[in-house]
Amino acid sequence: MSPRAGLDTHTLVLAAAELADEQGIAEVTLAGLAAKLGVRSPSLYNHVNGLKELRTLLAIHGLEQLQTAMEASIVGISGDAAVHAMSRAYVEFARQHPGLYETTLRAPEEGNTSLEEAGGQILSLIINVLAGYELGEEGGLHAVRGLRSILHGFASLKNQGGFGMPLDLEVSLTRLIKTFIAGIRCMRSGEESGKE
Amino acid sequence: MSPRAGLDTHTLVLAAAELADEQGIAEVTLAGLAAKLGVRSPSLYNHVNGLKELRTLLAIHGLEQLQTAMEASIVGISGDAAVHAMSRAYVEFARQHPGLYETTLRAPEEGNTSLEEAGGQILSLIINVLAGYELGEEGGLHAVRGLRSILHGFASLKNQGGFGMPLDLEVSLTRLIKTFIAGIRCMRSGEESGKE
DNA sequence: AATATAAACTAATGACATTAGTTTTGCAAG
DNA sequence: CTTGCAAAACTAATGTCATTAGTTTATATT
Repeated sequence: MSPRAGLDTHTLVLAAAELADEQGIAEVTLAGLAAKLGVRSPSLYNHVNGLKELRTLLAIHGLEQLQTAMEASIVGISGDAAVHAMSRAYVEFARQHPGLYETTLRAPEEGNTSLEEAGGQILSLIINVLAGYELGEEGGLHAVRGLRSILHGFASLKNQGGFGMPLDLEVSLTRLIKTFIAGIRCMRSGEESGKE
Repeated sequence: MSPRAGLDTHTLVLAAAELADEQGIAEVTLAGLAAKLGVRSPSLYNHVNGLKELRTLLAIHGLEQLQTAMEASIVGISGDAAVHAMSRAYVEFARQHPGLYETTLRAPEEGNTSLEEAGGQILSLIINVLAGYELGEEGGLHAVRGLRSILHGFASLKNQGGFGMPLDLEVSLTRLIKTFIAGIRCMRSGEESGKE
């Protein structure tokens, strides 16, 4: 069906992901990728529409992998335990795939359906795991933003070496999630008319 | 003291910061900067040791500006109000200076004293503002990590357009900080022997 | 006014991305 | 088995950058 059957788009994306994780996101170049695949860089244009599209595909791939990891982490669990498990999975994914995770957050294209969908699925996952706290329509969405901020901020700072202090990182994350959950509970019990 | 007195390092950094904020971090190139300054790119090497050093200087400048904004936001305030004010200032700085803020988090050089110092000062600021909660040595440091994660995560996602939902962003941040503070209080009152 | 020096310049090299146009090869149809 | 086509890979070429080397020029100090 295809001559010299060597490469296809998926192979490119996988190789690019390796490059991103091992060498850093700045080393994801068509030249470097071609070298890794034993091919000249113009050949890559048969499978991908330039560097920009490669980055978008990488972002989608990363989001899908992240989603898979998050889903797997919460099978059979619910409540606080699920929030903790999902949080650990998120941060652990970012640690194992620093480059891929980083591409995930750079939105290179507006209006890319696949990309938005992949992001939306992760959003749904977080919404579900927080659904048990009965925060209401609006409150739930604010809480989702909160948890996303926590997870991304922690993972990002950790990956960039932003936490200099000699203190166990796992403990820090566990405490942060505990604090978040406790805060949700306390705020709710302290509410009167739902205002503020 | 200097011939053709046009440029100096500080001018370069300021112009690069403008470029970063207006055009995005990817457009911070020596070629672009030189064009903006009406000069040929090799001339920049008289003031800066290449693109990498420019990025480092940009990061330091950004951290200093951020620190100034955070400090200004809490003069005369303390307690919860200070945490809220500082958080707003942080996120607002990131909004006003998206490119500069982004450079801040990319640690391009290991062991750069000025860079580490600038980061350390922000850390101290956060430590101080959380000091009133009497979290103890270790607990305080975990809390600092937590707040940093929240602030960076929120600012970063907001800047990247990561929050798609049509929901007031200021409310989201205020709630998140409230939740964090409430969580800290609740966790503390629920403690027995200080374990876990 | 003369000079030393720092700043700016031109020229050149090498890494990329990207485009155009050519060659090759695997598969399918005769 | 051969022949042809389409996709994949190639070479060649262009343009943008960063960076280095070496030259020119302006100005501050003498």
